[in-house]
Amino acid sequence: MNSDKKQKYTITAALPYTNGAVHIGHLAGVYVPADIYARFLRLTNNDVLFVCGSDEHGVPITLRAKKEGITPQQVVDKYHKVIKDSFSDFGISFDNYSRTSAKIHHKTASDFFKKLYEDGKFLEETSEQLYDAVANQYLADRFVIGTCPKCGNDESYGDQCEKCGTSHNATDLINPKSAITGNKPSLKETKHWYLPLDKYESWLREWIVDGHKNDWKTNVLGQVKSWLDDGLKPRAVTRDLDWGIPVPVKDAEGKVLYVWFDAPIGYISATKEWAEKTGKNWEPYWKDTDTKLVHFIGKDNIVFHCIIFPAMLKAEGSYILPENVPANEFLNLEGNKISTSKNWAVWLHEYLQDFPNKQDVLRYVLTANAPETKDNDFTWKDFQARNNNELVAILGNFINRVVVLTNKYYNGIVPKPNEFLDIDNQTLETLRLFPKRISKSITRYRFREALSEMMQVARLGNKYLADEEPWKKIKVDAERTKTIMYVALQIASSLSVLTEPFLPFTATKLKAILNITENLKWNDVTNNSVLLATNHQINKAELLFSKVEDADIAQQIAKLEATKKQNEQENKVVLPQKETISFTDFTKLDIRIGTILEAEKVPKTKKLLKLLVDVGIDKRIIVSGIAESFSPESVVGQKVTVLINLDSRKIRGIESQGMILMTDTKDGKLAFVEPEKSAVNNGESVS
RNA sequence: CGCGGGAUAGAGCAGUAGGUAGCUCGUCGGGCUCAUAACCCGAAGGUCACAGGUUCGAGUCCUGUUCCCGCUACCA
Repeated sequence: MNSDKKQKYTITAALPYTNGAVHIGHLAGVYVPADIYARFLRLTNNDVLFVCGSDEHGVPITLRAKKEGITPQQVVDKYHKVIKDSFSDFGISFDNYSRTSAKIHHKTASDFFKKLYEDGKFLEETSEQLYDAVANQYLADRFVIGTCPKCGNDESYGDQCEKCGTSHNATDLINPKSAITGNKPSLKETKHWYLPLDKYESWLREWIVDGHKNDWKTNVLGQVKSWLDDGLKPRAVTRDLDWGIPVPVKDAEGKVLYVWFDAPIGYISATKEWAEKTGKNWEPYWKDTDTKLVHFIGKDNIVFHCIIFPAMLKAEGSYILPENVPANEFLNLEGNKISTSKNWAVWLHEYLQDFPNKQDVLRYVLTANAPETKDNDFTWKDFQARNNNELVAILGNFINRVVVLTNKYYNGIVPKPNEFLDIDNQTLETLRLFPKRISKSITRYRFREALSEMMQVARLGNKYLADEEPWKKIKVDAERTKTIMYVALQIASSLSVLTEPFLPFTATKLKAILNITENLKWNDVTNNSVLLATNHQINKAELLFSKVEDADIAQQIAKLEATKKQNEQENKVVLPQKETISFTDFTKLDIRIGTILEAEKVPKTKKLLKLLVDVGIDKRIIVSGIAESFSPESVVGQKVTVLINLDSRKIRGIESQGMILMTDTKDGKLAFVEPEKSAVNNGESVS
């Protein structure tokens, strides 16, 4: 590496999708680690560009707009602001936060497509797709509802039936209906462009599976390998939709770039926008082979950032490829999956209302418990414990002790030390080792470990004070006390640097307390023997962190409970009556009362139980998708209502002869439909 | 048998090239009293999911099984 030239880093964080606000899962998985990384690299004198932006195209936005009765642009404007404000409130130090509806992005993505098009990198293919003449648009898979050809469920989606789990094409559905207008769609020819991912397969394998075997995370490598082993297929890069970036070639009216194609290009657009604002050149950040490109994402995005986007960049030809893609797993909340639609989340803007000025506390907790190697759980109890026992007790308390003592003994003026004893030298030496240790963890993307190392510095300070007891020494040896306090002050000032990547607000506050105005760098902790010079005046003590009380936690938990209740309410929505049938239709159904005699789980499935049911006329095998609500033991002896003259069907290789009638309860579990009196005999019919 | 990740003290996690099982919190005991009843020291607590195998030796490598999470299906 050239010593006179700074190392360039281009750091990206996944573009948040603009159909909702951001929550702790986003922060923990992507934005806090990315920010720690970016801040650290700046402190160590690198040329860092950290970009992100709102992802504002795609079908779900148009859906949301329709639902709220506003335009897609209004939807994205609303959430773009909310998201951008949240990031800035939490100190996520983007050099630029852009958006994919920006002009510069439309142009960048458009040009990118055109270049690939002109270089012949795409396949063109015409196919028949379902078209809603009333809505005047082609229907994406999820917009088609119809009868599943396999199980007869009449509410199957175009891509898959949720009842029987089989996947199919929208064109396979019997009686397809448009989810938008309810109309019967017709087949219409449409042309699309495809990126032939299969052509990049061996190159990707060589680059990632062989080339990055040792420096990429196992979860990322595993996922990539799995995709490659499956075999890649050409993937459409355009869609029939009116919201997005128009396909910039002839005869492509009504077509836009598929959202996953335009979104990652957003990183490049954000860079260009930043360069325009600052008068810099964007190209070195994407085209210099010395520049290190790092994508921070969640695990759901691995395929896009490790396979599709690199293939796009490779096809284009002039761009560099990511040096690493440190994807995180997911964060759960109080034992349940975070869900935007179920409102099961801690929203960043709401957090700040409830805990004003406690951004760093959340950053700390999310880093300490980050889902780096597997899914983790966020609990409010853990949040409280980490705040009170670690931030307040270890870090905040150490600073407070030093500052209070310095003010008490020396009116806030850093004393002149006398000769250092062994313990002083050892302590200072240990202190000087920390920057290297922490940086080693950060450069390996182990932020949790790095944070814990940082806290060791505060522990070192607390131990030093406990061992040297300046409050005792002051009474017998004033000169020795000066040395002790001097050393303690050096530790405190080191922390104002070492906390910065993780706890930027705290670092600022600490610098203010210590009255540090110069711009200290990471390595100053190691190289400068004096961070706070003798005679330097510090300010009065001020608490860095305050306790989180039980009542605060109880309130948050109550909030989540309320959400749960509300979800139950919403789930009570009663479906409208289905179309009228004749009495003869009804009499065709042979419904009987039965008793479950035996039950076992069908291996390798999540939902299925294999049941032996006595239905009076015989004992038969029925496979039922109830395993998520009932254990096999708990259903034996259960009275059930069974439709017995249903076509028998093979499920997972087991012949199922009938269907057990079930209903949903408000908490999402299933319940048996059973006779009120248990004295009803098996085989009794229902009429 | 679709694919990937995971299973280690009460909880949350390390354990990176096989060699006496670690960290943080919690619990118990002690010290200190400058500090937000905070800090420091010490102790208890684990047959490393289960069953086999390779090896002088396996949490670590191999085989099989079970259970959790995710992806396949536009929530990081």
